Amino acid sequence: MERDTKQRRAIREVFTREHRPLSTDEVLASGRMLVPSLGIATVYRNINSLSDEGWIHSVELPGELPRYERSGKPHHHHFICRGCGLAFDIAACPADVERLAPPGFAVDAHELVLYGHCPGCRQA
Amino acid sequence: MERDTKQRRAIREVFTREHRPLSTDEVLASGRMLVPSLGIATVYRNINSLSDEGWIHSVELPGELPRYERSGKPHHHHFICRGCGLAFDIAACPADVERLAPPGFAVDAHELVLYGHCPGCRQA
DNA sequence: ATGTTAATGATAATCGATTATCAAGAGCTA
DNA sequence: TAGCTCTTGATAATCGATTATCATTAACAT
Repeated sequence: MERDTKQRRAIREVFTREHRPLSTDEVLASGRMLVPSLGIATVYRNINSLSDEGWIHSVELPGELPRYERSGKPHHHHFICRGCGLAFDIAACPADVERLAPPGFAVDAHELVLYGHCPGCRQA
Repeated sequence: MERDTKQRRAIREVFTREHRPLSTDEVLASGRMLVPSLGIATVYRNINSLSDEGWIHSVELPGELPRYERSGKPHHHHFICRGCGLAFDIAACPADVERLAPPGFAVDAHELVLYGHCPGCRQA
């Protein structure tokens, strides 16, 4: 991946616009708004190379396929809407999470996932 | 699934003994301690029927294959050991998790996953 | 104890996600 | 702008997990 193609620019643009983890399908759909001919293989190829470069990284949520988001964001968590299935960023973080583990367990990281309905799906 | 076979009894025994979410491979390995001839197809079949009956249910953890645990436990979370890969139950739960979502988001459930090293893997 | 038939175990088939292939198209350098 | 070659897009191949198949085994009702 050395050349600056319009497909690659479109995919970067999609990740820059949306501040939440995106599935490969979401990247394909949004990318096609910018480059209609975009193919799924190109999405996978560029997601892989952008991950290798560290420009994006994968976000794993329970029971879901990997999503991807821009690297470098401050620590945050995610909300999954049961209506539309989208994942949203949550800036807040519960305090003292490490203390929840029983004695003898060494905690070095944590993930919190909230489930419910996003503003758009609540009224619908 | 109507008959009380020794394979099915062994699988139930495994879930009764281990108070943590078990992968299909863990059920197979532990089940073979009780019934050496146990096959992976039987593990899948019985996990499916025990799930249908509600006796166990699946536990999804980020980026992992489904695990299964006894139904009816009180609300709890999980710890994944980076050393041995096992999942452990965590009884505690952070307070006021619902308030972490921004205004407009309705939270109806949450999952917390802690990562680190279990007592056995810390000293090893 | 015997017969019926559901359950098992080995493994082939399937399924969905991701990767590889390759001809055609398009950056980039001179 | 000519040409080299990397990238793309369509799709075939792959891969790991799970399910289906089917001959054999073993519950369990009589």
